[in-house]
Amino acid sequence: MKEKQKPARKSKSKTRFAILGILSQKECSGYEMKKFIENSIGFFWQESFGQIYPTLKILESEGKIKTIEDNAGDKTRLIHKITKSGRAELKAWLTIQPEPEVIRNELLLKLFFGSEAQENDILNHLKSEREKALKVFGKYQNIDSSLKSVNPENINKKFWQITLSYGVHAARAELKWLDETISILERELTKSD
Amino acid sequence: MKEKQKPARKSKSKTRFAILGILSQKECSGYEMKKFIENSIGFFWQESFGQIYPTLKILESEGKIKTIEDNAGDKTRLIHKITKSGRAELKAWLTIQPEPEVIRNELLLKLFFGSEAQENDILNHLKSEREKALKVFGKYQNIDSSLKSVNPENINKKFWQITLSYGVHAARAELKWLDETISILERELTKSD
DNA sequence: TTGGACATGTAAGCCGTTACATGATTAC
DNA sequence: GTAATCATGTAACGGCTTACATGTCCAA
Repeated sequence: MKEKQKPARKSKSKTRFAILGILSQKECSGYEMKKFIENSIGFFWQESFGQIYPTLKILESEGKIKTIEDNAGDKTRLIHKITKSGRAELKAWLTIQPEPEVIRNELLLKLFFGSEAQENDILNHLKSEREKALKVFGKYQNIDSSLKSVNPENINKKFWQITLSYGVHAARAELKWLDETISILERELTKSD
Repeated sequence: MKEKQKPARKSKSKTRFAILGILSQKECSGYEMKKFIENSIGFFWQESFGQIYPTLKILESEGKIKTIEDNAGDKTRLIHKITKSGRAELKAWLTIQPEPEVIRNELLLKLFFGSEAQENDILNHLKSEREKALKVFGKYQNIDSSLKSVNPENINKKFWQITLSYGVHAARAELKWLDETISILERELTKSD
């Protein structure tokens, strides 16, 4: 009698690869990793401690990383290093085509139902989004130009620059759309006065 | 003795608002709604049947929508209509500022770790992303006509045009970045030959 | 007659956030 | 002395996808 085979859904989480990726560039503790993620790839990727720490344990048990205690400075930190096996898994994953993204944009959803809203509320949503986008844009621009002047032949910086450039392009496009949209809606508001 | 109070986490799901929003524009069945979402707001919002049907039940039990059986054409469909109470909830939600989006871009993650990869694989990822982005432009035309057929009198035209315009801006920016990035990487590959 | 679209659901289970728990150290 | 940051974890829970279940109608 044949057993009903469990379909064995393949794991969809990419946390392990994000971690392996970071550790391929520098060894660090979980806490440090979180901070690094926040101020490097934070604008397109994020991980929580609730994901990081358990995944580090799993990766260690699988031999993908090695964990050693660092007692320097009498605070204990757990430093993780990627192993050959871990690096191999990372490299294998990098060859696979990225899966389609799932996007959910609440601002656009609210805009789409704009006919049910007060036009003023919609305008406010757009304006505060514009504030946010401006801040992000400025931040990208500064990092980008400083990166361009420093160390152009560094191999890791090339890819860092490319991802940053994505952010710049995306933010610029969003700002342009926001400006156009805000001015369309404002024109209509003054017309109806 | 004071009971430890559960913090009563507020619900983060926006499915109910997406449904109320659709039903504010036209009454329809769950199945129809899914199709409508796919070819109107699908590029920035999606819902699965596993979310839609249970949420419809809940909304009905709360009096936010009314469900009636449609036996015309001897196939039974459940048609849902928004109630005053439902419309009020939708309007209230529309006044609230959208929460910050969580983005996870796997392509960018792989790019960021590009120094561990074969440059050719990275290039292939970028090129197939470019194919997809090009197709998206064509899809926007479909969305345009599908929305026109639903809304021939163009009451909501302004708002769906705005959301569509976002898509166009975003896709255009992505394509520009892709072209720039691909040509940078290709230049390097030929140089190293 | 078989596959695909129409149509409505349920249930398992993964993913990830958030809250909680603990404790040391540093800054004000 | 107290708040913030460093540092490592666990557990509950919500949200969503996916697989499953069921049945009709239609076209090739």
